[in-house]
Amino acid sequence: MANKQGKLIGSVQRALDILDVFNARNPELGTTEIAGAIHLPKSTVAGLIYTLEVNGYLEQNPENRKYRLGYKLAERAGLFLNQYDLRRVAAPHLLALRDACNESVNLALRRGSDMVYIERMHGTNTLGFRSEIGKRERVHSTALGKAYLAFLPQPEILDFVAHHDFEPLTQNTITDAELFLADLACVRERGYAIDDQENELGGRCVAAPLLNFDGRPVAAISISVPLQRMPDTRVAELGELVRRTAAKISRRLGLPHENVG
Amino acid sequence: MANKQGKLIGSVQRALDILDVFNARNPELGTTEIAGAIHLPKSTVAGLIYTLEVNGYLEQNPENRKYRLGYKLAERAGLFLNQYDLRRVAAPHLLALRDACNESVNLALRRGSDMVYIERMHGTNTLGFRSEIGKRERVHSTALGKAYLAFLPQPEILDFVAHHDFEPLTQNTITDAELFLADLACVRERGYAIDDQENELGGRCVAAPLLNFDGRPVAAISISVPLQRMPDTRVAELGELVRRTAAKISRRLGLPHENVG
DNA sequence: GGTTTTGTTCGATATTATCGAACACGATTT
DNA sequence: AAATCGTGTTCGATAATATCGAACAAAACC
Repeated sequence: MANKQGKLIGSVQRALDILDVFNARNPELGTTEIAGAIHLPKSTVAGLIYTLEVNGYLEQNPENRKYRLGYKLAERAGLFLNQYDLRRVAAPHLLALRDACNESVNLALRRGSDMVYIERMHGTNTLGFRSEIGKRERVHSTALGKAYLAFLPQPEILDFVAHHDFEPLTQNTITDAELFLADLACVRERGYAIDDQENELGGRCVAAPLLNFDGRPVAAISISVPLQRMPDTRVAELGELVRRTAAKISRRLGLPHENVG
Repeated sequence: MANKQGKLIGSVQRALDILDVFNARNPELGTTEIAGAIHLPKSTVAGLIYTLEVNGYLEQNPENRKYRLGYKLAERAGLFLNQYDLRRVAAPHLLALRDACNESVNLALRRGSDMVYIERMHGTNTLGFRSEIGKRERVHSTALGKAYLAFLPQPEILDFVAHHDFEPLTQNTITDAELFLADLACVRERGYAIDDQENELGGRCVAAPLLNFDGRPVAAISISVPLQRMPDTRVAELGELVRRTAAKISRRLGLPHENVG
C-alpha cells in the first residue's frame, strides 16, 4: 500500500509463515509437515519452531510430538481487541440487537481487502460458541464490507474497486465493478447493506456502518441469518433494525482522538 | 522446561520481544520507544517492525505514526481457542453456572506458572465481555491454580513448589511452601479451592478442576466475586456449586486422545 | 520559521542463520 | 521380538544476511 521501501527480515518472515501454516483443518503439525509446507529444510524450521515455542506462540502436544498454536497468541490478541473502545461502546447495543432478533450479530473492522470480526454474539438457539473473533471475510462479498465501503468518500471507493480482486465466492457474488458501485448506491439510499448469499450459500446478512463524528466509517455491524429464517419480508425488517442500532452507536462515537482503525 | 538443546533464532526472538513490549498501559508505541524498550538501535527494530507490519501483527496508526498490535493476532488466536473441545463442552455448563450465581465464571488452562483464561462469562451486571480471554494469572495465587494443582499426582505438586517463585501479590498470598501444601490438602478434601484476596485485593474466588478420564486435571473453572458480594457463608455455597459443575463437565470429558493441554 | 524529536536510508562488517547428511528415537508392522 | 519406517534432532562449514551507526529526511512542536 505504501511506498515505504522497507526490508523484510528473512528469518522473522519465515517464522510468521510457520504460524500461518496452521488452520482449522490442520490444527496440529509436525516439524516435517511444517518444513514441507513452507519449503525449507527440517533443520531450519526446527530452530524457528523452537524459538516460537519458547515464547508461547507454539506448543507441543506431548502425546504425538506435534505442534499447535500457543496461548501467547490469545494473550496478545486480548490486548489487540481491548484497544478498541468501539467494542466497549457497541457491546450493550449489540446485546440489545441480538435480543431483539435472536440471531447472530457481528462487529467488524476493515483491514485491507478483508473485514475482521472483533465482536460476535450468537442467538440463543445457536450454541456454537466458537470464538470466531478474528475471523476474516472479504469486503466485496459481505454486507459488512459493503456497508463500510458505501459510506467512504467516493475517491476511496473508486480506488478500492480499481485495485480489488472481486473473487466470486458463490454464484451470487457481485464480480462486476459497475454492478458493485450500483449496489453501493443502493446501500447509501436505504441505509443498510444486504448480502444475499454472496459470501456463503444459505446465508443472508444485513449490515450498517458505524460512523465517527466526521461521518467517516470506522467499522460495521451486521445480523447474519440462515436463509430458512430470512424471507424477503424479514430482510427489510432486520435491515431497519441494524440501521437504527448502528445510528445509535454512531451517535455515541464522539471519538475525539483516534480509534479510527 | 526440557533439556532440548535448541538454538534460538536471534531476529525472531527480537521480533517477538517487540510484540511483548505492548501492554494495557502502552497500547501504542513509536519506533524509538520500542527500540529503547528492547535496547536495540532504531534501524534494527525498523526492519523487524516492518516485517511484523506487513504480516498484520502490527499496524500503524496513521494519525500519530505509532504502532499497535495487529489483527493477525486475533485471527491466529481464534484458531488457538478452537483447538480446545474443552471450551465447547464446558460452554453450556458455564452458562448455567453463570446464571445460577449471576457472577463472573471462568475457564482456564495451566501454562507453566500461569493460568490462562480461555473462556469467561460475566454476570448480567458486569458488561465486560470477552476481552479478558488470554489473560494470565499466577498459579499459586489463584483459586484456579490451586484447584488444578491440588489434583495433580503428588510428585508433580512437589516439583512445582520446589521450583516455583511464590511471589506475594497481596498480603494474603500464600508464600510459604508448607502452608501452600496444607492448603492444597484442604482443597482436595473439600473439593474446591478458595482464593481469599490472595491474587487481588477485594476479590474472592472459588474454583474446581476439570479432570479427564484418567483423573488428571486438564483445566479449572472458577467463580470470581467482589468481596462485598461474597460473605463467608456464600463462599461455601458457591464452592459447592462450582464443584458440582466441574464434576458434571468432567463426566463429559471422555477424552480418548489428547486435549490434555 | 526555526528547532527538536522522530522515522528512514545506506553501505560496510561480522555475526548468524542456513543447509544437508548423518544420527537417534518411537511407532508400527510382520 | 526384530526390523522397518518415519520422524525429529544434532553438527560443523559456508555464505548469506541481519546488524549497526551516522547521516539524512520528515513531521511535530513551539
